[in-house]
Amino acid sequence: MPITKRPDFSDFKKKALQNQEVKKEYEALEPLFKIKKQLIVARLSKGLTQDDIAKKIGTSKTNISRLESPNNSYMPNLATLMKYADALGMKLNIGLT
Amino acid sequence: MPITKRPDFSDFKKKALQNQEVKKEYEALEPLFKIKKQLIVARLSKGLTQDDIAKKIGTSKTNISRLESPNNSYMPNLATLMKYADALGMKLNIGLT
DNA sequence: AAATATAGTATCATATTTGATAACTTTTGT
DNA sequence: ACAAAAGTTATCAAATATGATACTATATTT
Repeated sequence: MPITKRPDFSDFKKKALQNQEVKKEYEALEPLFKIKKQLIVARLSKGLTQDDIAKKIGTSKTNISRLESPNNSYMPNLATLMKYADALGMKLNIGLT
Repeated sequence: MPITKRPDFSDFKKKALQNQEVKKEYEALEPLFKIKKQLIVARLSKGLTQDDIAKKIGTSKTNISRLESPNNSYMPNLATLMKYADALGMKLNIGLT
């Protein structure tokens, strides 16, 4: 029966800090993840593939995949987002709250 | 008394086309101009200068001026807009309509 | 099971945006 | 009238996003 180290307060604190940092980082990027999700939802609800969007915009599906992916933190510019919205027959709406 | 050329239909058509192109171009960039205006309005309503914002973000006022200006068509990325919103103590809100 | 469609990742070239700075103009305060 | 503050424009370097392509993984169809 191996002897395991008993977790102490410093371990708990360290872990809590990491979670807070991850959470803070995620929250800082919330607008990015939000619009990515909306693009995907809209595309799927219209029954379109990434390739369909790519063709309408005049780019490659791989670039659409990159744009949609939450697994990177490229910060798309407005032109890119506006083109995608246009390809959906929709409009980009940006504001401050 | 100088003789002036009488406008004919082709002149009218040409002018109308130019106006439509200008209008179309403006409309295409509407989301850009809209957020620029909102940033300016919010900044002024909080009594902040471009330099105040620049300091909070960690850039120069000239870059803020460029960002705010409707006299260019640079397409800011989300990081830039999010930083400005944060400097205002506000949040960027992006969606599709 | 094989073929096809769809989506995802990596890489490098190219284009675009932001950083940094100087010079200038306009506005505001005294 | 003058100085300071605020804003604008231009330029070039650095950073970052997009274009273009090859390849892989996953899902769907045959």
